[in-house]
Amino acid sequence: MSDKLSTLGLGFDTQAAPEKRKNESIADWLGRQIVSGVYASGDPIPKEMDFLAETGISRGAYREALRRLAGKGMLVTRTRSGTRVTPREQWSLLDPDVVRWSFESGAPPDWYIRALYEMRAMIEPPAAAFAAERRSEADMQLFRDALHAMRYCDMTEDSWHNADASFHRAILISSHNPVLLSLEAGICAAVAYTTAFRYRDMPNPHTRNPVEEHAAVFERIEARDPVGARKLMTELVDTALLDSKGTTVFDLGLPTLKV
Amino acid sequence: MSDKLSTLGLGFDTQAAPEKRKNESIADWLGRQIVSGVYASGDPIPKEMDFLAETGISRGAYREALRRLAGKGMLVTRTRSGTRVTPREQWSLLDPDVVRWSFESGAPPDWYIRALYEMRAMIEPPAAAFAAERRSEADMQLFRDALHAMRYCDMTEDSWHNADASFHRAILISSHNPVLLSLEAGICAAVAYTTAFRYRDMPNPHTRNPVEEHAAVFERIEARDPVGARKLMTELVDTALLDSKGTTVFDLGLPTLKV
DNA sequence: GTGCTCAATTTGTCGGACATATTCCAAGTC
DNA sequence: GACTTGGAATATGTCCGACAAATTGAGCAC
Repeated sequence: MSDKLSTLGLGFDTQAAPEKRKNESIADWLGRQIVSGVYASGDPIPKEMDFLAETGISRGAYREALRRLAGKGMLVTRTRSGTRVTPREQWSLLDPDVVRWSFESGAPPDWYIRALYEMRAMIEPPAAAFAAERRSEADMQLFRDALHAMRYCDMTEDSWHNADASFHRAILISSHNPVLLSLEAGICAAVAYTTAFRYRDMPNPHTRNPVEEHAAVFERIEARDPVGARKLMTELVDTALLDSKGTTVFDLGLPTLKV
Repeated sequence: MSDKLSTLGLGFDTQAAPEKRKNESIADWLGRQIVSGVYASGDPIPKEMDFLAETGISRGAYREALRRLAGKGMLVTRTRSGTRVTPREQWSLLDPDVVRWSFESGAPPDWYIRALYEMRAMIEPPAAAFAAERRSEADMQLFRDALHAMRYCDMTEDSWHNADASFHRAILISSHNPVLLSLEAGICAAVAYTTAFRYRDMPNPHTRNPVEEHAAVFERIEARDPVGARKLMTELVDTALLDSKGTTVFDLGLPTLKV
């Protein structure tokens, strides 16, 4: 895959809080440090006394931040030995914070983007099918709002990404499967990255209107047609990584994903 | 779905640590309390001073435990207002701890089991296809070890579940997609529950030999045949919820899942 | 009833002290 | 010399007490 993908700006709304609490902002800062590779797998992070001396932060606040990250499987602490970063495979790679840190740090690793995209390609088509079967009227309103936002957004990155994320979140909500909904952060990150890549120099003759593609999925869900919804969502996913010239950006092994 | 599913004993190895650290064991205890429904969504959990008075635990250890759970999205704290349980949809439902707590508590909600199973059904077939394309020699040894353990296990629940989980973990590892691997806890829990249900009164004429079914998938992966691996894994997943009489335990909406 | 002030309460942070576990080194033993 | 043993050094784990900050809610003025 081109390394372009990992340097492309993202900028979708990550609802970053003002961060009033210290232990929270320390966890946030340290999380970014770790995610961005400052501390590699197995590396020790600053000793409590060192950190305390350098920053003036109290030991308690620092320790609470460490526990936050430990809960995500990012750290292991051993008495006397220190606190070390766990191998990335053991993290909660779909944890909203981990996703946010990774993408806000500017350059998430290519393997991570690709892995999220593959996961999205597995999840969204059947999720759309479930949505077609289980959707409520309230769910449909979510789709209408998202499509409205897509149609009338000012086409800046942020407003588009927010509308796009709302649509895909609506898919997950309508599937009425809370586990799928917990994948939202990872799926929306993959969606934002790939659609940013796909549509960034629209219009061109090789990609259809993104709004209409989404509307088509919506229409099948509204019609309670799971097979159709799945098919259209599969097309949306499969074609997402064609660039502006219609060539494949990276090969997802389509024979294994196409239905 | 029958509520039998949620009362069926599980007993697969959850590698629960001895838990020497207090903040860890408090987090564990509190996590189970929340997961098992003692504190419902929006409910306040014990105030720090109350908990301190009742248990004799220091405030710091309790707070570190709270941070651990807050990192999983299970709690929100507000000054003066107290600490409350977040709506379950906002948790990391695939976090290894959440999965472990839910299934060790004996009676995970039916919707959770079903949601995990649906997720598994979406992930494992394409994951097997990726495994067929990307497997290394070291990966194949994982499969051989798992199959060996399945063949010669003493058919107690634990040994079977461990061997079964090893096989499915090998699928995820061989897919060489770390994000899929991070779903391991949820997938293995679903696998253990469903296979426990499926095979618990083997042998019967309606289910094939479980070892041979797994071996068939292994054989397609070894042959680097993604289409075949996906097909066999789909069959393994689709049939997993037939009971001993061959009737469907609950309808997964197969038209939307079948390829 | 509305809006304001102020006190009570609960979490957030800080500092210091000691407990516990592990590493490391040095002395002792075979 | 290689190994074992024991103690010192050190980093994390826990506890305690105090104060800061923020929100709630009651009481008051209008």
